[in-house]
Amino acid sequence: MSDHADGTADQAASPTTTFSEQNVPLTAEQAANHAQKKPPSKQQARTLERREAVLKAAMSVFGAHGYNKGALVEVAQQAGMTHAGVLHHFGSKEGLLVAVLRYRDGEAVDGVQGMPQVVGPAFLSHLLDTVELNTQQRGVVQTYAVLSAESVTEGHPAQEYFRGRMVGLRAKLVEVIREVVGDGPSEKELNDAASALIAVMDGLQVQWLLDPDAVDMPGTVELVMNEIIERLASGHEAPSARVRATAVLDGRVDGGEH
Amino acid sequence: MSDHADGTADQAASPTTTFSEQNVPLTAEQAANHAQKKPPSKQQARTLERREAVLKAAMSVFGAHGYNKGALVEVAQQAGMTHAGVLHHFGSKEGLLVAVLRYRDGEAVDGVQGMPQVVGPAFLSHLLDTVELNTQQRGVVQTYAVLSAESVTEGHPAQEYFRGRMVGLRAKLVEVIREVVGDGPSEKELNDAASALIAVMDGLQVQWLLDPDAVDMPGTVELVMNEIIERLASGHEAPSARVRATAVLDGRVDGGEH
DNA sequence: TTTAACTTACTGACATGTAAGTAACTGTGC
DNA sequence: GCACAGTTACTTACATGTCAGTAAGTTAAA
Repeated sequence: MSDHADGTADQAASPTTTFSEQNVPLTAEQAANHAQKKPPSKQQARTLERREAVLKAAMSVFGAHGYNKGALVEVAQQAGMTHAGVLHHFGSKEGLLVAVLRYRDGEAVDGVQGMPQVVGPAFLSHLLDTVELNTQQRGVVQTYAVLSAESVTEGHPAQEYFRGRMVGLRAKLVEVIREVVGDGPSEKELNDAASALIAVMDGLQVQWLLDPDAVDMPGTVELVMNEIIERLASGHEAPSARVRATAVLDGRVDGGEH
Repeated sequence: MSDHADGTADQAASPTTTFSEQNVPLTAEQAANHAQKKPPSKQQARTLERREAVLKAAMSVFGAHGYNKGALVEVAQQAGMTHAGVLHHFGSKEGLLVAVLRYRDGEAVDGVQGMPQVVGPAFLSHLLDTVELNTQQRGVVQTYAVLSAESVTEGHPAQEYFRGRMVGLRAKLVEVIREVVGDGPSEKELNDAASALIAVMDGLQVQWLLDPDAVDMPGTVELVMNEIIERLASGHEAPSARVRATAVLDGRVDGGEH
């Protein structure tokens, strides 16, 4: 489970998109000003800009090294301040990580609404578009891949975030797939299909990071998505690969029937 | 890419299997003795036992915390010695990690042959069996999931190991799938299928670690494997999920045709 | 004058690796 | 069979480096 878009319209998927100030954690005063449509003061604008710089630097460092080995001094250097300055803004390293994840999600913060999300069958296209975009942003892909796997370790600050994000994404996919294929499949079949789709996207990312030239993420995800949707829509089960493999082994099948 | 069996016969997949001394790194003298079929001395037997204890402890600690945050003092405590004792045996923390990975693989070490590997179409069954076994060994699954994702970070000592292991596994799967489905599919189609299969297994592991009750690893892997093999064997492409989703969105399709 | 955005300096904790020392095992010579 | 030297498996103590977080101070904006 990494950066394969939970539905935020082109937000989570596209780091090249200019981030609006909405996505940078605001102080209560800033949020109040924003809610009242007051233009931010020069200092407030500067603060938002600096925080965004820190968040981007943190993404880069956590992607390159993971959370555990990603040092605040490195984040600070990339953001152009000292590590104590980073802590002034985010309170702690853990607070910084949480802010990075929320920032990437374009998640609602106090007083500011989150980005509108893609819903319905268009979400399948959105996923494919996200995978395509991901091939142009190795940094983001790596950040999510590393952080999501790290998050399963004991006491990792991002564990609840990733668990919640994954549960939410799977639930959303179940609804989307049902809408696309109809009411034929059981709840378990839909759930397994959603899990499989997420798994393919996540699993390909690590392969792609280790061997980019040999892995076609968009093509492979699309193929698997097509197969999964077609099987559910048609109501037919694919024959057992294990049985086929055994038949080939026994010489009863010459490997592929046309 | 985690512990989904690269073909070592029930070795990599089953930590409950009693490990023979073959899998514990031997000194040159021990290897020579073993090669000459000399019974090991009392001290040599004791050393192997202690090293194995350290390796198991290291797997546990690296699984629980990752390599970067997994401390030698923790490994030592679980193994019943001091961290300096661990370093006496393995030279360095990095050396310990490498030994853990080789130990898990049952890899050949000087003077000792590796375990025989599953080849041909039986490998597909072996994969399914491995996924089933993995549901009984959360620790091993977590260790590989965390280490494989960590390995994409800069300078990680296990990066070459996982890259090599993944490339080898994909190549092997390409041959196995070709043998099962025949010569119809192109090389790219076979490669994409192999990548997809590996991705599903790897991707499901992180989901399962975060939400074990909601994810059916064996059932989902089997379904996707069946679909992938059937599509390649039949030579037919599944219709586009994107097109179908758009049709549902436009009201031209009521969601699933039966 | 107050507040916020930093910086500098420091502290405590943690971690890896090394050196010196101890105890136990092994092999050899008598 | 025993003594002794050599080797190995550790332990203890230490050195060094890294890191996150805090306190006090400075500067600029409001």
